[in-house]
Amino acid sequence: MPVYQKIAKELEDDLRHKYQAGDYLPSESQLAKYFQVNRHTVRRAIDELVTAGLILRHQGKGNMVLRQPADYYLHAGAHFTGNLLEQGSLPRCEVLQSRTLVASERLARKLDCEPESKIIHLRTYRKMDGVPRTVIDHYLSDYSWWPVIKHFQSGSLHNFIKKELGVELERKSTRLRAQIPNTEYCRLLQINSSIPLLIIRTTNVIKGTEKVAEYSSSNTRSDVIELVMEH
Amino acid sequence: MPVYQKIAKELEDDLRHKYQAGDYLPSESQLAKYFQVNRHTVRRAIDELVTAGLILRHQGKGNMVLRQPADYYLHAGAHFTGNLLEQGSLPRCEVLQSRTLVASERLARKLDCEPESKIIHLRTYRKMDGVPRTVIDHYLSDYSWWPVIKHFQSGSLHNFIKKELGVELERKSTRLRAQIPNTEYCRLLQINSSIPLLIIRTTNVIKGTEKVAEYSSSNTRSDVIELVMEH
DNA sequence: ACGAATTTGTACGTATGTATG
DNA sequence: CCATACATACGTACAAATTCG
Repeated sequence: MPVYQKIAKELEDDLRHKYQAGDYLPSESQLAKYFQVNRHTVRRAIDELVTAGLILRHQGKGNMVLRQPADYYLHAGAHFTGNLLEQGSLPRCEVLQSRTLVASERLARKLDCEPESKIIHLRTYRKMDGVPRTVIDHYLSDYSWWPVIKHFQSGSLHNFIKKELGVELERKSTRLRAQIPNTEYCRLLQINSSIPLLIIRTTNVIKGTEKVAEYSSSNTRSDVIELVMEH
Repeated sequence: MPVYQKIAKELEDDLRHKYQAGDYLPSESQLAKYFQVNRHTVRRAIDELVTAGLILRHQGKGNMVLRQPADYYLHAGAHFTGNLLEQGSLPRCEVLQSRTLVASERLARKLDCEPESKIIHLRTYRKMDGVPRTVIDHYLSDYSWWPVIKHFQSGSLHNFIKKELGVELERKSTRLRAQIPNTEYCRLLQINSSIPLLIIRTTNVIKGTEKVAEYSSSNTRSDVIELVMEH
C-alpha cells in the first residue's frame, strides 16, 4: 500500500479518536514532519479524506475536520431527511453573501421581470454537524427591498420578509433535479464531482397574487439528504 | 485561472472534436511537452477530467476517453420534464420482469409486513426517444394478487390493479434522493457511473386505509429529467 | 519466456502565489 | 506588514503495469 494511503488511514483513525468536527488538523508541514514524508505526500493523503467528505480545506487557515468517520458508516441508513415542502424558507440558514445585481436574461425570465433590471441576490447556507451542506441562492425581484434585506443575517428569510416588509410569500412551483456540481459548488460544499447535487428550484409569489417575488435555487449534497413528502 | 484548469478546458474541448470514446489521449509526457508545462501539471488537468467522468486512467497503457462532453450541453434545454405526483403510475411503461420473492428485512419494513413472507416484484421501464430512461421496481405486499398481476404487460400498473382487482391505491409518502448508479442500473439504463440517478421511492396504501399495498422505487437518469410540482 | 521501452503511479525536493489573522 | 498555511508549479527519480520485439 502506498505511503499516502497509509497516512490517510492513520489520519482517518485520528479523526475518530483525537479530533472532533470543527477542529483543525495540524498544518500540512507539521504532519509532514511528523510522518517523516514530504508535504506533497501528506497533501495527497488529505485529498483522500477531502474526497470522502471528512475534511474541509481552508486556504490560509487550515484543514478542518468535518465529521468523524463513525458517522460515515451510518450513511446508507442515516441520511439527513428534509421536507420538500419546507425547503423554500429554511428555518436555520446563514448569509454567505448579499448583493444587488443586474438581471440576466435567464433570471429575468424566472423572476418575470425585465432583463437588465436591478435585483437582489442572497446566498445563504445551511449547516449540519457544523458544516455547510446546502447552499441556496435567492433572487428577489423587488429592488426596493434592498435597504431592509441587506440586514438579514440568519434565520428564516421568508419570516424576515414577512416581519420586516409585511409581505407573505407563497410557493408557486418547484423544480427538482440532480446534477454533477460545478467547480464553484464543489468548493462551497467541499465535495468533488463524484457526489451529485440535489437541486431544488422554486418560484415564490406574493401571497394571493401572481406577482413573482423570489426565485431560489437550493443545492444540497445528495449523499447527506433524502427528501420526504407525506401526502 | 490556474494553468491546470486552462489545460483541462482545452483537453475537454479536444474531447469534443478530436477524440472519440475509446480513444487514448497522447501520453502525459507528450501532452506536457505540447503544453510546455511539467508532467504534474498535465496530470492535475487530467485529474479534473477523470473526476468529471470523461477519462479513465490505465496504468502502463494510457488515459482513455470515456465519452464526449457534447452530451453535456444537450442537458440544459433538452430535459424531459416529469410531474412528481404522477410518478406512481406511469401511463406508458413496459414490464421487464415479474416474479414472486421472499421479503427481505428491509422490504418487509417498507411494506409493513412480515419478513420471509412472499411478495410480488415487478420491474418496469419507461423509454424516451427509444431508450430506457427510467427503471421502476414495484413491490406488492399482497401475494394473492399474483395470478392477476402476472398478466400485466404494459400501461399503467395502478389502473390495471384498479380495473382487475377493484383496488384503488393512494400515495402515502414520497422519498427522493440522488445517487451514483450501481452496475446493474448502469447496464439497464445504458449509462456510466458519472451520471447520477434520481430515485423516487413511494409507499402506496389502499385508498382510505393505512394498509400498505405497494412500495416502489423509480430510478431515472438525472441528465434527462427535471421533476416539477405546481402548487 | 524474457527483457526493453513506454506509460502511468508514487515520492522527494524546491519555489512561489494567495488567503488568513 | 508579517508570519503562517494552503495552492500551484517546476524539476527529478524510481516503481509498477503494459506492450512488443
